[in-house]
Formats: sequence, C-alpha cells, structure tokens
Amino acid sequence: MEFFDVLLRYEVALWSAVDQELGRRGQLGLGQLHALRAVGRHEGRARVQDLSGDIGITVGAASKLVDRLERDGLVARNPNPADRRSSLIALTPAGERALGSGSTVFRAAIDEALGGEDVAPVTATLERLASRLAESGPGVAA
Amino acid sequence: MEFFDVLLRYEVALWSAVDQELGRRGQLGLGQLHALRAVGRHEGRARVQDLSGDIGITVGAASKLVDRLERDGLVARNPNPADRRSSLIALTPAGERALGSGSTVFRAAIDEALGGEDVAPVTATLERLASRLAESGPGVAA
DNA sequence: AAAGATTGACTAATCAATCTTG
DNA sequence: CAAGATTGATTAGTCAATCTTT
Repeated sequence: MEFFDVLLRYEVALWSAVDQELGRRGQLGLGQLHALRAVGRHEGRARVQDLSGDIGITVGAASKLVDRLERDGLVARNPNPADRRSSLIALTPAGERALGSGSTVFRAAIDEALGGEDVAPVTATLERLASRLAESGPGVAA
Repeated sequence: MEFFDVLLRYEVALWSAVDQELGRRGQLGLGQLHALRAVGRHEGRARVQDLSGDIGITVGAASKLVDRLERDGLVARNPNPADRRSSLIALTPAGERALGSGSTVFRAAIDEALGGEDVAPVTATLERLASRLAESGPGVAA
C-alpha cells in the first residue's frame, strides 16, 4: 500500500507548501483559491452542485462555502432565469482579481515544488485511475 | 496545473471510495484506520508528535485524535519512563483487531481501484517529489 | 528557556431534516 | 414526488495560550 501512502503524504505536503507560499505572498488561502478556480471555470454559471462535484465536498458544504465567498465579496449569487431553485454563481471583480494574482503565485509555487521533474507520465496515469474510479462509484455524490 | 488538479481529484476520490467500502464492510472509517496504521508502525511507542508528523496534522489535532481513539478503546496512553512530558501510545487488543480486519478490506479496496494498473513508476516519482518537498520546507510542523 | 502535550475559541467539513420549485 | 439548495447539530481540523517537565 506504498502507493496509497505516498499519494496521501505527497498531496498533503504539496497542499501545505503551496498554501504557505500563498500566505507569504499575501494571497487567499489555497482552499478559497481552489474554490474560485472552480467558479471561474463555469464562466459565471456555476451552481452549488457544480462546485460540490468539482471540489469533492458535499452539497451542504458547498452551499456554506459560497456563503463565505459571498460574505468576502469574491462571488455573487445571481438569479437563475431557467430554474428558480438554484442561483448562478459568478466571480465579482474582486474575485477575478484575487483569482488572477493567486493563480500566478499558485503556478510558481507548483513549478518550484516540481523542480523540473517531468510529471506528464504521472498525470496520465492518475487521469486513467481517476476515470476508472469515476465509472465504478460516484464518490461524494448523494 | 493539470498535475495538481488530477492529483487532488484522484486523492479525494480514492479516499472516498476506500472509506465507503470500509463502511460497507462494517470497518472503521478511513480516518481512524489511517491513524491506527500510524500508531501500529511505532510499535507501541508512538508519541503525539510522531502521529502528527505521520498523518500531516498539527500536534493539537493529533492530541485530540488520540483522545477519541482512547475513548473508543482502540489505543492507550502509557507513561513514558524516559520523559514524563509525553506518553507512549499503544494499540489495545481491540485496536489490533480493528487494524487487522480493516487493513484487509483496505488492501482489497485499493487493489480493486487500481484494477491491475502498474503504479510502481507513479509511486517512485511521488516518492522523489515528496523527498524534494520535505527538504525545502517542513510542511505542517510548527 | 525550550520541548511535549493539552485545552479553548474558531473554522469548515459531514449528515439529516427542511423548504422551495419543477 | 424529484431536484436544488439551505440550515442545524455534530465532528474534526487550525491556531494560540497554557501547563508541566527537561
């Protein structure tokens, strides 16, 4: 189970290293940045469900996450004309700025951590494994 | 940043899949099992600090984790004859049993998730990256 | 003083129950 | 009645302050 152990250990260590670098450079924490990246990918039309799936947390947790991002002025819930049960979540101008500058530091921190290592093969293998897993059982989903 | 994204996504998905399989088989959750595996590796002489480092959580969190494991009868804090500031944490008989049966299910769940994929190269690369990171900055440590 | 651990205040996750809309 | 989201109770983490022992 060496694979599982090192996967877990490295993921925790990398998250921690990147998060600390973000803090040193006066950026958002990695948790918030990770969320803003997900919101950004949905081009202003993110629903709470989408974020839940992207980030791998429950719908309830995603709802509260959006509460906090909204409180901090980084995203806004806009009415969904097609379905009044949900809102469409978009980045605010402040959210765009935080995502932009945070992403720059984020990329640099990862490049630094990789130190020239070619991770393309690892990336490919993990993609394959992730697909396998997604097919068999839908992780966090209800 | 495809590498970071898939690393994170897969780690979350794999954790979730294994955790659910443990639940279905009436075993401890993966969080607790992960902790018991760490305690077990220290052969009855684990200190709170050791677990903190192994698991990648703060010392305070590790102290509370041991509280819960102790409350559940899975580990015991024994006096440390060499240093009265710390205890030596050991598995109880119940803890040994839970670790044993949980590990069996754990291994099977991982094998199932890997589905014959050869992860040795990925493991080697992640080991190398983890070493790099450990040298530059000590993650969670105070 | 420093090291090891614990505790309290706070933050963020889970699950279950609930409310609204489709 | 399903689906989408929110909320409340609980659980587990962070950080900072503290206590004991070295």
